[in-house]
Amino acid sequence: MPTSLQACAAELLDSVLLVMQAIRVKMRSRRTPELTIPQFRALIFINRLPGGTLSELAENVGLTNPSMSKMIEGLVVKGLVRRESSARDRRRVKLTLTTRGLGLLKQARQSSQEALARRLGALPIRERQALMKSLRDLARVFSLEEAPPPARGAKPSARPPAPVSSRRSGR
Amino acid sequence: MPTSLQACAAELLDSVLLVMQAIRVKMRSRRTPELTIPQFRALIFINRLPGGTLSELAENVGLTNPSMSKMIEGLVVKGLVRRESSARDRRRVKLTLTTRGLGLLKQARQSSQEALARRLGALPIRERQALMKSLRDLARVFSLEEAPPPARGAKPSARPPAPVSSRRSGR
DNA sequence: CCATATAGTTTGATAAGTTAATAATTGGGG
DNA sequence: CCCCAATTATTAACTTATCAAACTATATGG
Repeated sequence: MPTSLQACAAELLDSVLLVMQAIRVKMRSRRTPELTIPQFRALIFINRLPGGTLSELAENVGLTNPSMSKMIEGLVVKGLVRRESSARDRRRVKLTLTTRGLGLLKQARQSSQEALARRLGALPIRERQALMKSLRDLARVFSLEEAPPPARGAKPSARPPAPVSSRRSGR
Repeated sequence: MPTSLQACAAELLDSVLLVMQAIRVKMRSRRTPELTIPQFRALIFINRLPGGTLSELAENVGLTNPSMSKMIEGLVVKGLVRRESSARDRRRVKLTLTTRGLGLLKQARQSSQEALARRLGALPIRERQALMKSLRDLARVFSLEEAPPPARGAKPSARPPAPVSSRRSGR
């Protein structure tokens, strides 16, 4: 029976698609959606790796550089993202969130989170705790980088500080 | 301490975004992606509710009817979807998957699933089983419909047969 | 039988995506 | 030191996707 792993993957796929849809519905529900899902993902990335470059972001979100350049332009105009050229290599562009961008990200997160919380409320606390534990395992397994040959020197870039990440606006 | 639920929702949000990205990466990885994510979602919906109408599908995927109409047109041309007018109400369009559409859906599922399975392999079997259990709970909670006033008559549409759903090409 | 409502498509405008070309910068030999 | 290939991001030109509004066809109720 080689399928235990497959079965688990299947279950995961179904669940993720379901939950993802709930998130989409929620984000659409605003009268004028302030953030599309790709934009949301961009803000998340920038928040997680402040000072990251446009190419990295494009790669992560799955757009070409020109598209991402355009998108960033929009976000800069809206005052959500700061774009400054790197001192070390002036071809590069360093992206960071503005205060407003961070605020909007938090708000979007909060909003999605509430929608999920409402559904999760239907789960007995016992099972919710088990779920939480499993989700942590899941996140750990899926946040492993794709074996980037670490090379020698410089910064290992293995810095997973998620300034907003999970916790509430906890102080 | 009102946050247990919130914390769980936060964890869920993070995890889902992570896993979703893995799925996107996988789907993009093909030389010529045969299916975009919205298309994938459309096929999933049609597979789950064969004979469903265009409006229902549009609602589910989060597009307007015109957009969905066009997308379906494309899928029909590609021979993945069959579109026939309902006998009872000829304004309605009934959507079903062709054999080819079903095949492609299975293949896309399989492909995504494999990518997930690879990651899940890093999880000790003990925790994988716990995860599986929790995912089932999760799917149950999130597949509850949003209390649509059922109105009188017709079919209750409460038929959740997932012809492809999880299992492998079992048998 | 007409009025009104509903389901889907067509149309025209706009936004978002792509590839190819361009500009700016870096770094490595002659 | 200087040129030249490589890189990073942006601009340009074009294609595709999406939406709102108008339109077609069908259903339903008075």
